[in-house]
Amino acid sequence: MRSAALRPTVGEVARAAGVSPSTVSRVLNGSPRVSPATREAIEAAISELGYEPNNAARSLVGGRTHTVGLVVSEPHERVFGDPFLAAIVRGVSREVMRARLQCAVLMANDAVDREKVERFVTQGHVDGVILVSLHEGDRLPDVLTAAGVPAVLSGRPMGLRRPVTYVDADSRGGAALATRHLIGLGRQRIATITGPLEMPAGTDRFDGYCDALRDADRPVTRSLVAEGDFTEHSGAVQMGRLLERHPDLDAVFVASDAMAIGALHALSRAGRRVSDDVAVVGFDDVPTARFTNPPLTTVRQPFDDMAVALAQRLVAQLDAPDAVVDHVVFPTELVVRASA
Amino acid sequence: MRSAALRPTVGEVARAAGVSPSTVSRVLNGSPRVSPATREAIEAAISELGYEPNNAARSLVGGRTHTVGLVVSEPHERVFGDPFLAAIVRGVSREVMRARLQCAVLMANDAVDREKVERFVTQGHVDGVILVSLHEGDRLPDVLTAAGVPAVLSGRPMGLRRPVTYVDADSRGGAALATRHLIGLGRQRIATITGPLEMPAGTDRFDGYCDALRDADRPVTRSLVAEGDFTEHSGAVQMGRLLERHPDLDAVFVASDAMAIGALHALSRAGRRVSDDVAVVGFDDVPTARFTNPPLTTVRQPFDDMAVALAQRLVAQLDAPDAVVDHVVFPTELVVRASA
DNA sequence: GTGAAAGCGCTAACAG
DNA sequence: CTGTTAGCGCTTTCAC
Repeated sequence: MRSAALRPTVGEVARAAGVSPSTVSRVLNGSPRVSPATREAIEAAISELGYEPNNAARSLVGGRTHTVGLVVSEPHERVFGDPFLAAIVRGVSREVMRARLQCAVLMANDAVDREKVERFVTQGHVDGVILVSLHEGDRLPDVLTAAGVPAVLSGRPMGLRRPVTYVDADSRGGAALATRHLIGLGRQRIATITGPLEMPAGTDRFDGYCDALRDADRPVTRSLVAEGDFTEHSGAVQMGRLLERHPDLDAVFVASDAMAIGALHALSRAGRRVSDDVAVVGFDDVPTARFTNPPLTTVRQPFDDMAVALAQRLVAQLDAPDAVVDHVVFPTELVVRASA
Repeated sequence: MRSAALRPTVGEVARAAGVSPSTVSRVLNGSPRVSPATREAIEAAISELGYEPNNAARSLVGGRTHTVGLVVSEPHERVFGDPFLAAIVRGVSREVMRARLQCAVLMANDAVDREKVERFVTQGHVDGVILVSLHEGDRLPDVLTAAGVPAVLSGRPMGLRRPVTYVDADSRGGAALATRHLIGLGRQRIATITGPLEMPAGTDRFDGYCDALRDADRPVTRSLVAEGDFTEHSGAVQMGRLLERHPDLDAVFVASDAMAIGALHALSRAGRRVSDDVAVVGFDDVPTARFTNPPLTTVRQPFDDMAVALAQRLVAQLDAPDAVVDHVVFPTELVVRASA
């Protein structure tokens, strides 16, 4: 059993290569001031001994922890976000590891955790932070920027006092795509179930819906718009309301998959045939829509790409602390399925 | 901007409290050899200055990294495992944080990553490791135990050379529950679509199915058993085969949700009415079954509890390195829905 | 019960 | 180009 205690150190590598520790360190850090010969000798010694630098020591002297925090501010009710979370965790941790950093996941479900996380990240335990599924009013972004901790957000934030770099999907464009698709199917009375209108994801998707209608010289009818809260339940409820107000509606763009599922149920409960009778398009916050029956046409977001972008932006900021704040918006696409 | 550089150190806390650094350290580490008065003074100083110990320094001297690795050996094809992953990541990272440790997520999708991860965890970057969604033939568990790195697995492993602590759900019991439920519904020809029979999750669930039939003095009919590979596609294919061989079957226990979805599609394609005609029970590796239409009765695994158990076992092993290897098996339950 | 001193493994000046 | 020196923040003997 080769325990951590007997790991080789720079000193040993140095001795094996017949040089001093500093030179080894230089090689380790890619300094150009090392002769090819020595470098080779050192590299040989390194792989010979199976040397791996000690992160703790390195951090202690360098002041950098070599770890980035992935803060998931998932309010518990949004259980639905899980697969999204999984995609992000996977992509981010991969990319972070590629940058030879480690990725610490920090869950902040309730106020207590949030407090802990806030401490943790502002007290120098991480070099930077990636924030996902942040909800409005979360003060973490501001706290971080105030403390000078590099941060990157997933999703355009609302009401921040200071600008922050973020990565988002083109919700608005996607919603327009979806609505245009319904128009293209020849639908006349296209309703929508929006998300909460005080959330960017809510307003953006509603705006996209309006864009498409406007482009087609159609009016946005207030009574064809129902505001949900992204949950399956609200989808069912709002679909029911819409059907009451407009028994004649023939299509609906639903701003989240969860709500779309609810809407499907409400429709079948009302004896309406999905697709033929009422065309439905969802918006995949989560890749679960593929499990619905009938299959659901949805707006797809490139989660994996977004995860990679998140990690890369952060790494870039770590290397250049005074880099400009910027925003990346990924295109969305419509995945058409039999049903709509 | 209060940067990491100006964080208070033990020295400063000591000065503020009028003692020596060593005493501060003793308080920090809960040593009993400190007078109540000094302790109080020091604690006051600590919260006064907002002191937080520097992890790197602490690790350097203590030889412990205070971080546990959460290795996700997710082979890419099993995308549907995502929500499971999310539940585990959430639960584990929470619990780990509670133990005042940090949790580094390590994705090992391909061979290259796996190599990196193996290095990382065996070279002392973590104090212990939690392994999830390990596939058979993965050598990591053996490598870890050989290197003396504490490890805990999720799911009973197969073919390990050394015993390892693991946390699992009672697949077999759950499968029996499901099958018994179908028997209770008065079904006569109960088929099953199993998982790969060289995987524990595959055999366990098949065994549970057999248990229930045997208990009811029913034979296990070979032609009513089809082996799938846990994917939605295989579920559809195997359901089709079963229907061909046994047009008269009136129930099916499907060993995974993904396959159950496939089976539902195959059934409706064949014009069979789910529930009335053919009762279906799934097994939730993932909590997506709630999205099916009609809703699916499923065997539910307590993912959150399992995550907590995983973390706790590992932490226990860290504190007592020579703790006994043991296994925890969580009960599963049947969530009955309208359809079956 | 408390302080002084040494050192964990590494890097960053500074010499040479 | 390379070696020497000092020290990051903390814990831990060892004295007192």
